[in-house]
Amino acid sequence: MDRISKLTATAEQLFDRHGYMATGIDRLTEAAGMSSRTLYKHAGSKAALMARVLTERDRRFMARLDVQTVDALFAALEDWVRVEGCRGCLFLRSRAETGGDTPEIADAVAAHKDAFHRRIAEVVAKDLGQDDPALAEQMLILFEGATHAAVYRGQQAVAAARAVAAILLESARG
Amino acid sequence: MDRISKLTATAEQLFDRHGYMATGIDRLTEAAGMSSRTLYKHAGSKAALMARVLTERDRRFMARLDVQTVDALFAALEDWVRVEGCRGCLFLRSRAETGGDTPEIADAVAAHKDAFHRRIAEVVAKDLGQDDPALAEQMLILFEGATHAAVYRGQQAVAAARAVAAILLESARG
DNA sequence: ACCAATGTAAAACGATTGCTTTACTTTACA
DNA sequence: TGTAAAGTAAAGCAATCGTTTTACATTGGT
Repeated sequence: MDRISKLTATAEQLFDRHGYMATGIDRLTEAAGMSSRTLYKHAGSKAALMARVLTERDRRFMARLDVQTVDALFAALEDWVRVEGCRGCLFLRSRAETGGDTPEIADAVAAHKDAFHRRIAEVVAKDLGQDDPALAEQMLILFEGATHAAVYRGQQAVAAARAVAAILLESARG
Repeated sequence: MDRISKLTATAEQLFDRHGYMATGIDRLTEAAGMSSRTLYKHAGSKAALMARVLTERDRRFMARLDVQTVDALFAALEDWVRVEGCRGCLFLRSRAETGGDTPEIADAVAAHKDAFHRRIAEVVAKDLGQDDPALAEQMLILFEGATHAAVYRGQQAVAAARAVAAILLESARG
């Protein structure tokens, strides 16, 4: 694992667990086992590092959502929550923490949410046999809802959202 | 309006718009039109101020959810989003920003989410004519989903969640 | 008229911020 | 073997953090 990957992975952990603003450079360098000089040479800035973290997370997250059915979408979220824990959506959180005023971060978030929305619409279309933007919107809401409710309601929130998704899909079919 | 109310209202605006960590004391005192001495005399600390903000917000938010039907629940959210904007749930955000390590904040968030969950269960029970914890969980997910999807999908997210809620309730009745 | 409460502005607290620099060591390859 | 790239530790940058203090002004009630 090269240094920049190590740094990105470490930063993702710390930003996710303690918050972007609350995580100082010192904590980052210590955890990643490198000097601040090396960190800045590779990352450019703290904001750019966060953007890199988000881009990498988007890649990993979207790879999990590479599925064929709506049910698999929520199954993937169950896996994600089990593996990565549930502290809310890091994308929305990092944008909120910076008030949307850090372009590198705001752009990475916008790109992710756009891709996320498109993916859900694709899966819904594939599963249903036709486009259904309204149903996709509902699935997106269930997904976001499960993600954030899971923070304080636990895993069962994802299972509940999954059940609703099945009802909606069945209803759209019939 | 007395000083502490003015301070609390100002702090809520700034924390919500720019984030808790990103909002410094100087910005707070300037916006509230008071010295830092007065701020600390009334608020105690920055974290205590945030806890006060959350408690006050809980009061205002829960007052809006004092309704009799599930549909009115989502209508109330539509109003809230229209009036207060949509930057996600300030409770979850502030806990995430502090990594859950600031007891005053974490406690205020836990208290709110507990009351929120209970309120939804109450309204569901009233509207349906009987308790239905599973349905309440689903409604909670829709509510959270609408709140967070609205950040990047806009008002329509709330309307979509409202439609799903109606379907679920009808389905539970039949 | 007085006193206690409550406010102010402004300086300073030590700690920490993101970031840069200096000086030195290790590594890899021709 | 020699050299260039890439790493390190550690000190230091000005700025800002949340917080406290100092010294003084303005109130309202007895």
